[in-house]
Amino acid sequence: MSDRLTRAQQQQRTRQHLLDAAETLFGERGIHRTSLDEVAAEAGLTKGAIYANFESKTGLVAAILERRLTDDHPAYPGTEADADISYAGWLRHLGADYDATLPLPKVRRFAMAIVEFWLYGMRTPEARESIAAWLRVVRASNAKEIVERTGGNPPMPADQLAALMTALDVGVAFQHLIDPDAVPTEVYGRGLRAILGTDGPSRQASEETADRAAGG
Amino acid sequence: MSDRLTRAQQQQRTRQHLLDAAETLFGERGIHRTSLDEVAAEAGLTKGAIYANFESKTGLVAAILERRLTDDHPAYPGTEADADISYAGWLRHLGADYDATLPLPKVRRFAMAIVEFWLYGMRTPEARESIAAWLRVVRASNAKEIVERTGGNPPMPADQLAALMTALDVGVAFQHLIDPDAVPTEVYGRGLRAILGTDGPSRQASEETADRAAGG
DNA sequence: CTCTTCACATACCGATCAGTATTCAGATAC
DNA sequence: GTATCTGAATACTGATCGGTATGTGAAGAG
Repeated sequence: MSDRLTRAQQQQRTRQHLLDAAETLFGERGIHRTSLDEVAAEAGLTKGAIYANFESKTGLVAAILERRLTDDHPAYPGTEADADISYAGWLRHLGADYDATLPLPKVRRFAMAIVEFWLYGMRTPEARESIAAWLRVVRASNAKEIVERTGGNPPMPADQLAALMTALDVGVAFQHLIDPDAVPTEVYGRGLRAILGTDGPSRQASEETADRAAGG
Repeated sequence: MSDRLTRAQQQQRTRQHLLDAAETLFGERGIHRTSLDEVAAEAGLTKGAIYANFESKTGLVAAILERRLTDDHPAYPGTEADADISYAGWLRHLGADYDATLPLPKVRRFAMAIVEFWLYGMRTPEARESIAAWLRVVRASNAKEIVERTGGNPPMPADQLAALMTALDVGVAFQHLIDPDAVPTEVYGRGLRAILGTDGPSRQASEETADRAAGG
């Protein structure tokens, strides 16, 4: 096992716990409906720990966003073990196997956190760039996948396709999470194929095409 | 002009003013960050008027959603004169001429209100159905437009296409509003055409296709 | 004109919460 | 071992807000 943690290491750990707790609760109940006492309690600490690590509640939110920019840690806080999907690819799983691989409550919670942060960014000029930057990272990741799926010749500039792909991610999730029966997850896959203009080359397309032929 | 208002008429008018004010402020600042005193003040009234017309703050939110279901009044409160776009078709304008016809601040405010209500519905079981129902109305409207645009034979079941169209609405707006330069509004039109699989028949398509050919 | 009713205004209460001043305990330095 | 430093705990404050109890003035009934 590891040696006794140094003071700095200990504080880093505390900071991460607070960020995890805050991100979870902010998504779950909303930023304004979540008190700092609740955040601290969720992390097994008290409010003093928050003010020792962050300047204010707003600073805490900003720190969450900033942490997400690095994108080098698991998407769903508190589940280091069983979910190593990066943020950049989270919603993509709506299209295929997310039911099987990701527990719905976590997808739900994460989507709500993103939306909460989006609203926060729309209202807080200083925070806007953080979310904008995060979305750029998502699009860049999507663009990469697009190149893979289309074998290098996409039917549209890759950045625009990436924006559309991200739009489908967000838009389908938006509808599916509030009304799962009316908008099933398969819709995402359909839209993706329609936009990429490719029913052939991708590995999932053949499988799902058969599915569609069978299911009607 | 009209005669002196009866008591019931007067109260209806008050109720509508309160709903308009609440919808505006809830979108602008968020539900939890907006106090009932602020809502009342925005309507030129006091908190007493709110509790004379609604059961609670939650009841006020529910009433806003319910009013939206009828969809028989202008989309942007306070602008009866210059904007008669119905809610059901609001974001569609992102694809074409919304810059010209709709003032951005109002689109912004409305989008934020919708997102705010979505979050509210995700967290409040009693309110969930209201937003789900509203989204169904939007999809139904989109389905109707799809039939028009494709001349009666869509490349996919109309309900799925409508869901995709709505997803593009929401998803493009989500990105555009937070980062206008990175995701311009034209993206929506492109996605729409890709999904509908029709560059020909629609009235806008020809115009925009020429645009694309010219612009690269 | 008088009485009743009720939509809304006013004043207030209890609860909640962000932020702060202070204390405490354990890690680090010597 | 002792002193120091500091991250976190604790206790508190001022402000805010949802909700309520009560007052008031105008509309409606007779």
